[in-house]
Amino acid sequence: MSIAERKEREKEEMRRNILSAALSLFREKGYDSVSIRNIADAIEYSPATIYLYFRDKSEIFAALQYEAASVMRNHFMPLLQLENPWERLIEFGHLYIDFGLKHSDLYDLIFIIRAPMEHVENQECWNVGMTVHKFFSETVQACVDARYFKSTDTATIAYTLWAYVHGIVALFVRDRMRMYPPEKREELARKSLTMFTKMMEVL
Amino acid sequence: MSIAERKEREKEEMRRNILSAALSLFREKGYDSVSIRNIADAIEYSPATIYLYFRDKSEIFAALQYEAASVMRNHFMPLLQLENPWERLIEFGHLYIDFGLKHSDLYDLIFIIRAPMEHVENQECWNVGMTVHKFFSETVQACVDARYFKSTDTATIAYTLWAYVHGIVALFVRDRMRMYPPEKREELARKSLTMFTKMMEVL
DNA sequence: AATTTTTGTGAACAGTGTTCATATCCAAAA
DNA sequence: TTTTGGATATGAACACTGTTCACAAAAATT
Repeated sequence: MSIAERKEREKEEMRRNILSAALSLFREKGYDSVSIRNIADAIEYSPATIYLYFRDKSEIFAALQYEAASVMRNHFMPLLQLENPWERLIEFGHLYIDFGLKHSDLYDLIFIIRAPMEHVENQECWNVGMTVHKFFSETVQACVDARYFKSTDTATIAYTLWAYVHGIVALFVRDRMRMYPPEKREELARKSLTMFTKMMEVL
Repeated sequence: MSIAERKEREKEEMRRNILSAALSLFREKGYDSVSIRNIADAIEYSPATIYLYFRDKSEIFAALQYEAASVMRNHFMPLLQLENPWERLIEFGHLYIDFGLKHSDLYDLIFIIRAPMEHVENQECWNVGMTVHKFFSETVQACVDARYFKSTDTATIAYTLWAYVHGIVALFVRDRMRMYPPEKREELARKSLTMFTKMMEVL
């Protein structure tokens, strides 16, 4: 049974090969302007070969989106150490913005890019991205339960906080902070977060 | 001199013809997947003709972006009636979200799409989009001057408020609110805004 | 009426995603 | 060891893309 296993392993290697080439090309040139032929060139295979491992270009995209979501989930792992829900929520904000500024391309992949949602698999991968939001909601719920907020409208609170951090990252990722000098942008984002944290205390 | 004027007028008509065809195609099929040939077909001219009026596809994009920014500016005109800066700021938030939800495609054009910034002209059109932010900042400054905020850090306040409303609209526009039922999304956005407005009172 | 300028176009070039018949390879069966 | 069968890889093709350019038609100027 070793030959079949090796075959399986080789197949998986090839998939990874394609995906890593695709990702690095995407980082360089942007998602839209990288072609199947570019990826094929990078891995030194024929364009047609790629279609043996992925149904079409959007499936490559979906696979990368899935991986990006995994990276983001891992980024939030340290939160599990924090018992206090309020601390967890505050740290969540910091980690969220950290991730967005550091891995702009992955964030874009998950939360900004107009995803080609043709495949059923995408539904699944979208759910992975949504895990973040779910974790967010749960933390807010814990804060509500522990009376850290006056309001009990968990849904609206979670959405409001999420919209804010998303706004911060989205403006950064899509280069809409030109009115601020490049070296000040990150600082401004963090200053804003502490300001927002203070604002949260009235909730 | 009447002939030259007429020529100029016809040239302008043709530009408008191209732009309106492009915009309506963009609304239908998305910006990336509409081709010059599609636009040419729509206006019943040869693809090559379009290049007599626009240097390339991205210039058509830039022109539309410019127009979108104008529409948005007009959307905010009622604000000029409001003397009180705090009222103006609150109404700004409502109008911002109104615009984002109603004209999602235009908002996308201005604040989300990865703009092809090759041309110098884009700098100009970007400035138009930035006008909104400038107006925003000025209103915040007026509020600071009138002691509506405890804080005097105008830049950070303006950025924080802007990030929030952008976050709200961006999540909506790019379809990242799937966890909320479609008919509840607008309501949630508005509820969140009133929540955020309350939060602003601690600033 | 002849000439110049403006406006429009078909054909072409190099690129794209995708498909498919064909060729190559390699493990298992004869 | 040779033959067979199934997986893997590919060149060529199809219909598309943005863009250019030599050329034609039309309109304005001389």
